[in-house]
Amino acid sequence: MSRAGRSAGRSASGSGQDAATVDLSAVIVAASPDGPLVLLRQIGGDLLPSLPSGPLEPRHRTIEAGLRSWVEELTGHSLGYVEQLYTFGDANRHASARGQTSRSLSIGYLALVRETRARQGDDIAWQSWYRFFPWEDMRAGAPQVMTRIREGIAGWIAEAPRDEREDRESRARAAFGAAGDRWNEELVLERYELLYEIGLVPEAHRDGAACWAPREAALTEAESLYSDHRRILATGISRLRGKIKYRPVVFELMQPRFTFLQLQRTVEALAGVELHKPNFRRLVEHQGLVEETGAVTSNTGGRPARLLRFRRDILREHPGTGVGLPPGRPRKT
Amino acid sequence: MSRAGRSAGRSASGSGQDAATVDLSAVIVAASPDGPLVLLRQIGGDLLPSLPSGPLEPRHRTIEAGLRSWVEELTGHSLGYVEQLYTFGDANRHASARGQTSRSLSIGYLALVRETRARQGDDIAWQSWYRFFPWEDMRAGAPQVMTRIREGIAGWIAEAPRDEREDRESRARAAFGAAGDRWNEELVLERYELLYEIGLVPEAHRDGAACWAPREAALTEAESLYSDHRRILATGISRLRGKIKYRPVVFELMQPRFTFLQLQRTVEALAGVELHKPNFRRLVEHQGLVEETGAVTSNTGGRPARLLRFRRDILREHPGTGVGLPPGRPRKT
DNA sequence: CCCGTTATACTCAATATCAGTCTAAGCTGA
DNA sequence: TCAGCTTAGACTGATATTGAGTATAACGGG
Repeated sequence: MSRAGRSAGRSASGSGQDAATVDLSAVIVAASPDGPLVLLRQIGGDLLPSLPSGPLEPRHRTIEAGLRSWVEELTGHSLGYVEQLYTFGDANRHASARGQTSRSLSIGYLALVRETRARQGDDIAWQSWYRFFPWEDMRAGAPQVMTRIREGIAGWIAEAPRDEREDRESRARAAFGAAGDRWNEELVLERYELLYEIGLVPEAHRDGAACWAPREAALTEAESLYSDHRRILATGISRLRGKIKYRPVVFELMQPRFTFLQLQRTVEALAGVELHKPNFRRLVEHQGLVEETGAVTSNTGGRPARLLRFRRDILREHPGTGVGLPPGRPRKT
Repeated sequence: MSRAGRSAGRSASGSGQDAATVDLSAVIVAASPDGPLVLLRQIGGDLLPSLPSGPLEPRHRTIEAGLRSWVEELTGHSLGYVEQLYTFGDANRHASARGQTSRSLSIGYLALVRETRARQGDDIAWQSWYRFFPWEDMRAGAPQVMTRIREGIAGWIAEAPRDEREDRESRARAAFGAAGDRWNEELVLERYELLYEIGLVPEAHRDGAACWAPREAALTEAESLYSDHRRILATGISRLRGKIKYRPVVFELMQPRFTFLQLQRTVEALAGVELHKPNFRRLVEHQGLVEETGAVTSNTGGRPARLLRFRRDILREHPGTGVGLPPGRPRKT
């Protein structure tokens, strides 16, 4: 009994299904003292950086196995945590694919690694993801680029047709927040898609999308990526920012032993917001996610700090706990 | 510039990528007064029910458009909320596909609809999803089947090799909870996968997986589904149960006007747990998700209830609110 | 008109969250 | 040596949220 025999019917009869080529794109994340890193390939001088990607081959038993296999081959280090993000597959994803019978699908994955030493001498490098999303880094308050974004959005709202105005206002408010609102760090994808639609990112023009802003208005403070890779990266950041709150995934990025502050800085780097130190400490302690190693480190710049380790057994005990973002530290401005 | 030219390299050279056939499977959910419903097809007498699925075709601009298109054709009503779940694609997903160069991928979707009138005279019908996951319905306390499950798990733990014992114990505890633990209704997939691994569901044997329990030990209280469709359904239930807590998706299943209790019963049906009425009410009121219509209904069996409607505008204002599960009503036993 | 049933409004304690302050303990450099 | 910097880590108090229970209101049916 064939699978096609059970499907919707009309199209399955006769010619059978059409084939698609499938490749796997990986958002590979590591954490450095300075910020969150993502692994990118830069091929040639004129091309935009791209996420590492490779084809799904028949020899791979599962999709995830395929991903692990070629990423490990490419980067030289093995992936710890791996999670499927989304399958992208618009028919017009590549202009060249239009009209062909073959469609190209791309399955996005999020992977977390502890090491940041990529295989040397390659065209591959770690980069801060805020290079591509500077507006997502609110750790030192709203960055420069945000004023340009708000101007752009204001213009887009101001020039809206009468019946679209309210809609645009509320969409902008939802994504970027109003004056007094708390910044919602999870809405990375929503914000990117709004900027795309308005035309403030160059790829909107590259893709030939109809948008409000002229090509010259695109933000120059943020770098673009190949094809739709900036969207995939946004999806990965969104997912990761959401997940650290209810699953202890941060520890996949930490060294085996770390201090409270190092843990906090990592969470802050990923979430792009600053946290209140005592509350963060209390939260982590309270959840029983870490235990003391007994050792201390004195390269803190101040009083020596206790070194902690992640309690691996917690993964099994409470599948529903994470580090959480104990609400931003109030900013004095 | 071809996409292959940017990919991992080794395999892309020469023969190019291998093609895959892609079909879309939908977990289509509706809510009835009695419980959560899922749309299933039953073809012939000897076959297991299956999720509606259809091929992805070149004419579909996006994957989601493809899904909507054939589901609407098949079922006769249009989908409201649609969300991609996961892409499944083990090479040995079908025994017949083993050794072939062509792989079959299946992209799972979750869809929510308000109507439950399927096109009549068809091989398609709504069924309570608890028919396939009776252990997930804890509304009236732990169901019968749970004792059989606990027995099975106990045996699996008891007969574990010395070094695996602790691991099995903690996995079982994580999925099904220990004595005093609160039931975590989101772990639908984890529980299913544990049962699969132990061999308590018939498909584990059908797939030829090596498992502890003999084929005869498989639970007869739960019905099986075609291929891996029970796993896809579990993924859908998990996702939906998680999502109602932080996004107002329940309202996609409600009629335009409803009472508090109807809303509560729907959430309870989905989550499979009973809720504390006053707290549920307070939570929903507090979040401003609903507004009064002014009308009342008196077919409540008691005092007439106010009819509410969902505040659609909230979708834009607060992208981060949901109905939430204001934790269970204590059970007197 | 009592009674079962559901609706809706309150109450109260326990806990969690938010935003501070305060002391401890290292290092540095006058 | 010790004042002054830095970070670590403990503690405090106000407020908000949660969990669970109680009380009253309004219908319909016998």
